[in-house]
Amino acid sequence: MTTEQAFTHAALIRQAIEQQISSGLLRPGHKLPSERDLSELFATTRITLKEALQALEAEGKIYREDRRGWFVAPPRLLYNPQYKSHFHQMVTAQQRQVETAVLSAQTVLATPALCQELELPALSRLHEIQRLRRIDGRVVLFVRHYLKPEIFPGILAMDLTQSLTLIYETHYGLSYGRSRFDIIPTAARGEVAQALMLGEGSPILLISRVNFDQDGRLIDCDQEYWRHDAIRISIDSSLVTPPFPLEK
Amino acid sequence: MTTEQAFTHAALIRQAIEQQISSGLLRPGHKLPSERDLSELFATTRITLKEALQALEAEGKIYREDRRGWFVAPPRLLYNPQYKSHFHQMVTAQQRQVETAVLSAQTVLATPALCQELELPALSRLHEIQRLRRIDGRVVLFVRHYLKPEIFPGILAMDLTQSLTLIYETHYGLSYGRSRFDIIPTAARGEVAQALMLGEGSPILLISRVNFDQDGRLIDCDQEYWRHDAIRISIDSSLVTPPFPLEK
DNA sequence: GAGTGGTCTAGACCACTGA
DNA sequence: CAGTGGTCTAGACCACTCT
Repeated sequence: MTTEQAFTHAALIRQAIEQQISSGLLRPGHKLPSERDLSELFATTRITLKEALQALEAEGKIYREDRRGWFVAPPRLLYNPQYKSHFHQMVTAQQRQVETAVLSAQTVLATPALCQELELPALSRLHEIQRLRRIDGRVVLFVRHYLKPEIFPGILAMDLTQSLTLIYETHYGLSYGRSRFDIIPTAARGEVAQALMLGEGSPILLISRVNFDQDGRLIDCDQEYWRHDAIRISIDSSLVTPPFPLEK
Repeated sequence: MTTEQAFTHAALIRQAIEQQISSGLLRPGHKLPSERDLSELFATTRITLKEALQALEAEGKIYREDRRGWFVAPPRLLYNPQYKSHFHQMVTAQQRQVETAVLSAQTVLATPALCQELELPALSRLHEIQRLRRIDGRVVLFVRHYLKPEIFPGILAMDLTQSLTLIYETHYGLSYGRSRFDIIPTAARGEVAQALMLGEGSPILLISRVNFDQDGRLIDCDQEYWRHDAIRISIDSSLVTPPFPLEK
């Protein structure tokens, strides 16, 4: 009753693979055999096998790269969004390797949703910076930054593979003070799915932030699309009385 | 290039259903036709149809209850884990209906993981309270609380359908001060899957908290298993300098 | 008891990856 | 170019829900 019963074929396959992983026979990053080989090994069809793999994927034990196959998942990165740290340092503090690639950097027309989020008038312009982060060589994060152009003149011409936090400090004398962030489990689509090497509709974690500087001025926002299996968010917080009425 | 191209059969089906929902023809809570009917409607097989439905599910647009069918998803609940509020009030403040059911309340032997989390010696005992929350009639949250028995004598005999926060205050003079919480996208298994009416391996969001009282004493912890499509976590926080070294 | 979703079989073709 | 994953077909049986 406490331990789980699993009689379906797919569940048995899942457990078998799970044990191979937890026993250490399959190590993080290891590629699993092809779906055809595995389905033959477990005497089943690819569809049934796929179901087992998808359950392990949802749990974060294995992951898939679009059209490349299945791999054993590395441990999750610990991520505290309250730290005003440079991403690079957060990762290296966990003995992991990090790379950043700039996908695009341009000035765009703010969408209605962005205007609202950033408290802008209609038809405003924003700097958009799209970047991709790898940890230990694996793509885990696609980020879209939107900066207020009047606060960050000329930033698009700089080397944007380095930490934005660092550029803010050294070139503009700004540092983050406060943030509001939303965390939403959703699915990857289009550009996001492609960048993260995910199939359309794969579950991901979206962290949407609005950031204020040390003087409480709204300066930028970003949308972080994480592979759902790549992180564990950890937050330490004193609790506050909510703004809505608390009657007994 | 900006809008998504979708040529697979499954993607076309997804879009069609998506439009029916966003147009308001299918309202939250509405049950979709049977998979057989839908697959006939779209001139495809159940497997292909299912793929379309699963993508919409991952995105949180529709949801499934095990063996009952597919439904249009209601809007996500806004959830701020920093609020020391009674769950009931947080939900009603958003004009939603809430119900709480107690699944079990007993004293159990603390698992090794729990001993570590709660800084307990080996072979400690804990009060375990398992509850299920519904919003607007829909099961969205399964919670396991673990309380230190010496701090909460006799609590298991009380009416546990009401707010624990309230019981803490009125019967024990305690209120929450600080919390540490981890947020982990993972998959439902066994008891959790059953309670949430999910299939084995469905993606869920686990929020694991450790709570301290107003004097900084560790008093309890809980594991909240949320339907991934039921919430949007919203946190407002001042940013802090991380504990690990920040060299340039 | 009818209908539904859960599970599974046994194939197939295409587009892409990687050698 | 061989092999792989992505996608799809056309069925089937069982266990469960709901009326």
